[in-house]
Amino acid sequence: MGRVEENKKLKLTCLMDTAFQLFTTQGIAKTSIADIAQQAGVAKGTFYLYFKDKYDLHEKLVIRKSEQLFQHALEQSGYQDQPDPTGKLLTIIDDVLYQLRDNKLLLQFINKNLSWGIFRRAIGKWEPDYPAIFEEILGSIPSDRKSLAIEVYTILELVGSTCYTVILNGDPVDLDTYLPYLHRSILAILDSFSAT
Amino acid sequence: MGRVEENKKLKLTCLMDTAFQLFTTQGIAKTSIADIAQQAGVAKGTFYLYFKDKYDLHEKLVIRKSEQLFQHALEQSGYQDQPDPTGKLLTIIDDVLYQLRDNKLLLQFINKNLSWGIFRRAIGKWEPDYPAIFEEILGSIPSDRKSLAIEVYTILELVGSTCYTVILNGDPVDLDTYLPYLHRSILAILDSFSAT
Amino acid sequence: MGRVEENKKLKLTCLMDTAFQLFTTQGIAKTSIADIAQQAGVAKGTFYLYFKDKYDLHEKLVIRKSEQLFQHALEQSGYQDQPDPTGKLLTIIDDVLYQLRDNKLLLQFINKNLSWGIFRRAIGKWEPDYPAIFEEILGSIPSDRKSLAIEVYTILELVGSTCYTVILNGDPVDLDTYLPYLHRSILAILDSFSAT
Amino acid sequence: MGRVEENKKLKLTCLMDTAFQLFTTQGIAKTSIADIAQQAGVAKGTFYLYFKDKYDLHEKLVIRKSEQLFQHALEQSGYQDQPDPTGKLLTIIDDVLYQLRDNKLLLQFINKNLSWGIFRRAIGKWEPDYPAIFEEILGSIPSDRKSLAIEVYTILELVGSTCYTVILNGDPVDLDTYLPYLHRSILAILDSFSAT
DNA sequence: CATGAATGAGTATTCATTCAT
DNA sequence: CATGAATGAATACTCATTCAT
Repeated sequence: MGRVEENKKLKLTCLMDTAFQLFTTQGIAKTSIADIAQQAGVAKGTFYLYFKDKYDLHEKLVIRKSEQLFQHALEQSGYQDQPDPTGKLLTIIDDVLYQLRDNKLLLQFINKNLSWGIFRRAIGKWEPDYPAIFEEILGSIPSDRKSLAIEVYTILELVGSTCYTVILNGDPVDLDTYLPYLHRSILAILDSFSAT
Repeated sequence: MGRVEENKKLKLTCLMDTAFQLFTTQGIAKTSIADIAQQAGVAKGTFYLYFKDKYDLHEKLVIRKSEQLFQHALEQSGYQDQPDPTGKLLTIIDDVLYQLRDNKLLLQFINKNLSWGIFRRAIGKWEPDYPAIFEEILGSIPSDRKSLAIEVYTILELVGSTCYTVILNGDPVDLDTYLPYLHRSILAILDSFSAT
Repeated sequence: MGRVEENKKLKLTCLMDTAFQLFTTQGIAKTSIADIAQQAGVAKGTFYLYFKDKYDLHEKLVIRKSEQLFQHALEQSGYQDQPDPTGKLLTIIDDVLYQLRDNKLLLQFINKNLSWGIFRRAIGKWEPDYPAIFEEILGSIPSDRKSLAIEVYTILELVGSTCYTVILNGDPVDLDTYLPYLHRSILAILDSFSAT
Repeated sequence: MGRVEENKKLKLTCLMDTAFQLFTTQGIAKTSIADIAQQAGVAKGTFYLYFKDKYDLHEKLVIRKSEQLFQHALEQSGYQDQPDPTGKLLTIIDDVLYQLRDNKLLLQFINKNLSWGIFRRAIGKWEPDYPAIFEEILGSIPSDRKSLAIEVYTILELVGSTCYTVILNGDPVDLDTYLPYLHRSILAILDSFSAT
């Protein structure tokens, strides 16, 4: 990579990081492009060399942050050490939840934007053959492709939506209190699917 | 109600309906007060006789739409006819889902706005003693107050988040295909809670 | 006309006059909307209540100024006192030319914008049955409608284009020197048409 | 010419052609240097190696296009074969008009820019002693220098302004219909001048 | 009560020009 | 010679809010 190319990547990262900071603290609506540029230490015009507008940047930010979140869980959680597949799954899920608990800005940002579609794209980028991963995790459970997808979808949405309020507001209870209930619910869903 | 009073209510309704239409089609950020007023056929100044600003209107809209949604389910679903408590619950849930399937604008609007907090407020307004309702439904299941709240919360979030994409995009499968899986998951969760 | 209506007309006139002043002295490209608004003593936003943008205003200005020009000639030149039709025509033409000679800003502004189309519109507004006017002037000359239109068009364009440089730059000669040549050319064209 | 030299000329030509295309389709004001450079396939900085700015390029374009137009008429129209001087003149004029009819972009571009002054410059560059050409054409008509200039000027402006709308919009009639009327008008003007 | 003209701060966006590579 | 990333001044445009009628 040439020096120029490197510099460009640096600027892009800087702009995205700055924008993330501002979006999460004051909201996207109240963040102006001038704010982002100034805070990032570049000229206003430079912003437009990298993004079409505020919303373009926002979209790219959502994708990038989602990717990082999943990637961390799959690389750092040590889920491979778990003997049984459900243990692997719960380990991965907990890793994501702990990341979010420790980074509430990220949670707040990702929450309303993290969808099944983005997840699929993120995983797809990281590992084109994503079912392989889940089959590895849920391997012992015989399941056709379609119901596997539904199963993963159901669990992901359950985890995502319940934990948002729990982590952010401690409502109706805090995360550590909630986790056992969540685990039990997930196991119950897994059982119900495998019973088919 | 005097004629003047009636007229005011009419204008208010008109403003809210117009705003709902605009918020859902172009988003709240890109909807201006001028848009709403013009489309509703009133002067810009009139808007301020009814609402403090765009966000005030938005909040009132969320509450009203949520109330209507739940009220319909509790009054029209005929859940009382179901013999067992889980049947009652599933009947109510399905009624809400069918309302949303038939009114995708409403779904889109409610999705990003309808949270656990608002739900509680909505129910609280309609029926100050909301646990009574759920106890009526889930009555046979012995459960303390705290775990009942967690249970209701878990199921609500599961239903809400999974069905959003399913109804709106038919992704990963369409609603009718998904419902059996959802029912099974809910039953599994109920079982897991009652087994405690 | 209500007081408000009157006030609006006043603001519109003021904005147009200011814009004319600025367009002619610094050119349309170098005139900003902020300039116009400030100079006219209104807020920037007010500009947009009356015009879509700079070019909308410009177009309206061209039409208005053209109308005024022709209207003056038809009302003030006293062409009716001329016994013969060609005398009437030349009187009208000279009136326009003298207006332009005495108001070079207007000439410069109108020049590149004054087209057959605008003239027709201007006349049409002032007097829907414009051929009547020219028939009155050129009345003795038997001519079908089509060749009358061509005749008027030819003369108008000849006068317009030749006199622009003559009045503005005195090039190749000044207006008073040029007028006799112009008159002779016009008469020659008239003759050539009537000889058909 | 060395290869480098050739390459430069190629780039220059490409820039001018691209600019011509853009100026005529979207107007000079709405054409940015970035547009021109990108469309021409060179870097923005390269533009400044050839032109001072947009207006410098524009001016050079007007001159070049005018030169080409007149040069073609004087070299290709075969006006020398006409026996009488007015025939020569009309042949040249018609050649120009046919060029413009077949290249409406060129007409549009030249119209607002091609003035008496530029014509003089264009001819002057091509043939420093331009009166000689017209004297050759109009030779038999005894005329002093001043009235010759006025005569040429009058005819040029007549032709230019009338034919613009005629060719471009077919208004009030199309070119082929208009030409006989134009010829007659020109002959009438020539007669009126020679009768002095 | 209702209106809608007026405001002007706030924001987005463009683009000619420079200069290090 | 050629490049194109970076600049930031200049400019257009929006819109919530007020207030005289």
